[in-house]
Amino acid sequence: MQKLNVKERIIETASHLFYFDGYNQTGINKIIEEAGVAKSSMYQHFRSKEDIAIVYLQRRHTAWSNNLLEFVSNKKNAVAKIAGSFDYLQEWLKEVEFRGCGFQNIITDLPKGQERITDQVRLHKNELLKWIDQLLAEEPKYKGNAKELANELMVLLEGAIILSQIQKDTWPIKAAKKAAEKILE
Amino acid sequence: MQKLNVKERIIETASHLFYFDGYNQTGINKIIEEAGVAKSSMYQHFRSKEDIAIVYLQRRHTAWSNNLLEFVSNKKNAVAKIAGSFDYLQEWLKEVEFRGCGFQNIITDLPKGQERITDQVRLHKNELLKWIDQLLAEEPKYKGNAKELANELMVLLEGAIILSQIQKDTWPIKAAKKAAEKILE
Amino acid sequence: MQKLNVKERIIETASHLFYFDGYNQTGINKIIEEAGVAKSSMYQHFRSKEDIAIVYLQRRHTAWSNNLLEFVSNKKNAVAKIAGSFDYLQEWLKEVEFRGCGFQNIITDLPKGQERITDQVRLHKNELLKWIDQLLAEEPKYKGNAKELANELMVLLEGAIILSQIQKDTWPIKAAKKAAEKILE
Amino acid sequence: MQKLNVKERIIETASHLFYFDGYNQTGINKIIEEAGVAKSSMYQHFRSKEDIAIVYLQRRHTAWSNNLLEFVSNKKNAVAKIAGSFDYLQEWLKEVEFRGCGFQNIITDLPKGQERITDQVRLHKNELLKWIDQLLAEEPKYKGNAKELANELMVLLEGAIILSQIQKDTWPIKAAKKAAEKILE
DNA sequence: AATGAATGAGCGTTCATTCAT
DNA sequence: GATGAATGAACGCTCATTCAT
Repeated sequence: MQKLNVKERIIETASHLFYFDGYNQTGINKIIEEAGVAKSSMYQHFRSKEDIAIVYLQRRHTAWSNNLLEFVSNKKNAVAKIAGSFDYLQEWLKEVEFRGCGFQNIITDLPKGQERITDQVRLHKNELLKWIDQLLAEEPKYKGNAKELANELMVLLEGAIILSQIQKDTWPIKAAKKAAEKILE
Repeated sequence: MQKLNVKERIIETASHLFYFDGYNQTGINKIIEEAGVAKSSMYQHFRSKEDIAIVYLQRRHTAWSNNLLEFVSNKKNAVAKIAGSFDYLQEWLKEVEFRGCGFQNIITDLPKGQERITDQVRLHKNELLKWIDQLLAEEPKYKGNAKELANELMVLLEGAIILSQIQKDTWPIKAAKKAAEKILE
Repeated sequence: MQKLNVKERIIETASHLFYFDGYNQTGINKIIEEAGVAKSSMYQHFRSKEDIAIVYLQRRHTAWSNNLLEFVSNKKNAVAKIAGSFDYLQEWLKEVEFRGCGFQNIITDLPKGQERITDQVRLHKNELLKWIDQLLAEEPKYKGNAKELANELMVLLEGAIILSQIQKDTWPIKAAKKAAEKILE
Repeated sequence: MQKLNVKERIIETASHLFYFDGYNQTGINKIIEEAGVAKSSMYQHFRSKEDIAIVYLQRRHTAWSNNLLEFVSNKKNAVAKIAGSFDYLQEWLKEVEFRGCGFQNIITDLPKGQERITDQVRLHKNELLKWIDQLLAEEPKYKGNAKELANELMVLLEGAIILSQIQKDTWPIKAAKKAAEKILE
């Protein structure tokens, strides 16, 4: 963490710690220490810890979404892309040792009145939902009830993530994928 | 919190705070203050904050499971009981203003090396899964693939809880219920 | 620690802990836990932690002195007995891994106003000094300056103990013995 | 304690308290209160209480050694310097009302696993021993057995300190000085 | 003679944030 | 744009002691 500029170093360090150690478990001191930055320099760039969290979530949203799109880019149709999404979950979650979703994880134990963070989480999930919805809407077969199906698939994705995190196992992802296939006939 | 004995008061107070404010957000000081107990009295009954969490989770498991069984007790068969489970989620989560699952919530931002808590969480989820599995196994129709279906339903339940918590809305529960019905034909 | 009566169990346990772990490092809770006794039972027998310390020191004085006398009992004269005293130090301190003198150790980091403990320590040292003094006074050769020589030997004994504790080695005891021999011609 | 900067104030205050009240008897709260410093300011400068102790001992070593050298600087030879050392003990210990040696005092009742402190103590004593050794080695008369004599004198110094602390009297120092003279002929 | 329950005060340490330069 | 110094509040936990039974 030495080549990048200060702000960037803070974001990268904090992001990694927030995700892997948890938001509450990550203190300001650890961030600045690992980033090799003075505390005041940090507060020059960010008003508060919450502010860093916002940037963390924004970047995570972009990166995660791009990775997903990339992962399913070679699939031909909506059904294949959605099936691929579960494969994506599996690859990702195994790699991070089932650390789960950074967005889910951050809302569950949050100091009161940090609405901006929860807003960011909702935004991320809504974008994902919209993507699925549009995917289905483009297929004649699902056009009539794309929204309904998207909601159901969304529940399966979220359930797969949190349950695999609890169980430290891929079976919930596999089960979710199978359920998704049934739902889409 | 005055009539009960000290230990009971601590458990009740802590349980409420752990669930509604979050485990990390709830300090020992808040617990003893609200319980009207001296700090040392608390440590006479519990070796650590983690120990209180264990009791909290054990009790929550019992209470939650009993409530579920009670809620679906008048349903005649497995399908009806499972459908009823989603209705139970809805009633419960609306009442707690979509605070989500105490077990899910506690694992996502936990100080390191608190395996006893994660064990307790897994125990709770495994019990629920077992219940669904047995329910289906008793029905001739699902006997052959009860385990597979139970896994899928479990994902739907978990997804419904976390997503309704994020969205502060019942739609994920409704979607999950509909998906469950499709899966069970 | 089960066969003895309560009071005895407390004394034995506390004595061992006070000596090997240190007086301040030994909490009441550890004593009662290891002794297998209720806290109130302990306070039935002893008004305070200081009171246990007094008994500990009294017993230690008796035991230690008896061991010394026993160790040098077969020596024929004052000089031999005094030389034997240094051998006794060596045997004892090696056995306790150079934990030093329980009396020296307890005075150096004591809560204020615990005069009864320091009195006990002085008593112990005065008894030892008196023994050396009398030993020498009985010998015609040293009769005239027994007190002076006793004081010097006493300093050597104390120095041997504390320095071997610091160095975790027997050399200070050996040096003290040699110095003692020189002093006694 | 107002003119100096924060770190210095902490060290000075802590040093005084550690020496005169004892290491265990001196809490962090007392240090910051007397130094007029916020608790967090203290932890900005020192990682732990143990760290303050290290600095305390390092400084004490330097000051104490310099005082000794200064005190005997006008003595012409080794014998005179060593005799002067006992006079130094007497002056010093009377002034501090026989509070004894800060290094001896801190090791006797130490929380477990604070090796850095005991290392510091041994360092101090080894330096003193080396000084005596070298002093004697320079004199033709003692050259052959400087090490042996130094060890014996060291025991006398340590014994003089601890025994005068117990007895609250100068007699052990005087006895030690006399014994030292005998040893050096 | 013995106990379980309860206590106030204090422990050493870390929190996220602000200040003057 | 960046820093070192400082802060009040809170953290989880342990201390020796006292109470009612």
